[in-house]
Amino acid sequence: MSATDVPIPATGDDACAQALNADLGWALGVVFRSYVKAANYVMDDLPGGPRGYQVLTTAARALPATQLAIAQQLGVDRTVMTYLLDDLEHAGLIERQPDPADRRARRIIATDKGHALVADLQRQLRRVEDHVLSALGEPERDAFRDLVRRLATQVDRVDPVGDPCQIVEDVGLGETPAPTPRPRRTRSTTRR
Amino acid sequence: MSATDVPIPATGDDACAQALNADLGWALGVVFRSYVKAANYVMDDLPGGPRGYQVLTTAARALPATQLAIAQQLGVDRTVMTYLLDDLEHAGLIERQPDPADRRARRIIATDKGHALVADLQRQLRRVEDHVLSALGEPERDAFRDLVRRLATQVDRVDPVGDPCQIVEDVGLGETPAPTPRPRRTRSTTRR
DNA sequence: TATTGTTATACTCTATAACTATA
DNA sequence: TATAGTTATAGAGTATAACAATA
Repeated sequence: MSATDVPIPATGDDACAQALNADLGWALGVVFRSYVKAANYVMDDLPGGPRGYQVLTTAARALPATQLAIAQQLGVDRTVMTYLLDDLEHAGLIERQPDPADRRARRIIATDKGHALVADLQRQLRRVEDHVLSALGEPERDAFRDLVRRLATQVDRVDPVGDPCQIVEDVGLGETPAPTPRPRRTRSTTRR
Repeated sequence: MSATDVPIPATGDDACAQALNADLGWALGVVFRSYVKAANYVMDDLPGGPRGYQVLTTAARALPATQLAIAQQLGVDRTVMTYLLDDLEHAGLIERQPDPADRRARRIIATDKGHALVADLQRQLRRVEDHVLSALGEPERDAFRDLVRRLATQVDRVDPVGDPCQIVEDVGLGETPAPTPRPRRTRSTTRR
């Protein structure tokens, strides 16, 4: 799924809208987008934005990984990884070094400048977190962090790739008679 | 956001990656995307996907609203609203009726079929919620719902439009010396 | 023949700017 | 002149396929 299809939140000032949208999806979306928006701003001058950040942090690890390894780990396409690394390399944040064991592959490593930037961005992100959670008191904040983390690790465990079919089918969709017949996977192409 | 800028999660099976990414942003992203993915699947045969659902639910309200009112409330562009409504109308879920008070405007109302579909989708979404929260016990689940909702309403209150500058500046970014000079708002256009 | 990385092409979604018909 | 809705055009981002070098 391209992130393009993330639903836009009803952040309207209409009280009625809030009441109607006061479900988990709406609340999760508002909080998440708030975080993403601030994170985007923090990473505004980093090539590739948030995704560039993830690549950079991966490159800043102890063991240098190949492009493909990073791509697969982050779930980005090989071809996109090329563009991302081009920009990061141009900015002097990472370097492509030949893999001594495989002359096809390149090992990605962060430069000193890259390491310094990662450290700085991580500090700023920690502040963004605090700001997003500012509505909660200290103990509740910790409780929330704990709950989200538990949910995330569970999701990541049972559904690492993210197969949507599984989720819905598990949930017992069959019990609800669908009013519309379901020719699955046939998104219409809205003209043009 | 276009959701284009939603960062891709590190859902890799590498334990090291999880440790490194075990921050709030990562966890929020995994949980949110899990929900979105399932929601997308549920709304696969609904024209416009999740956004079409939001339009449809708005149209299913008691008071019929104009296209522009719905667009502003949902934060979607006027022009996109046209396409969305075209598809929804084609599917027989909504109708465009002339506004008696203003011959330029159209009042959007849901058909019987539209109302039935909304009810069905809401049922399915409630199941998706339960599935996403299945890692938690009953009391913790309620606690999580409560915490997210409180965070969301607070964010929606202090930052309804979602100005990213505010969030970061509030947070006291100035204390951290930026290693890179900051020509703000100058996202590079990565060639092509 | 399969795989790593690169490049080129097409497609989707969105944003912007016109255009019409009303006000 | 301004507004509700529509249409057309251009741009950003992504996915797909083809390609070169190496295994």
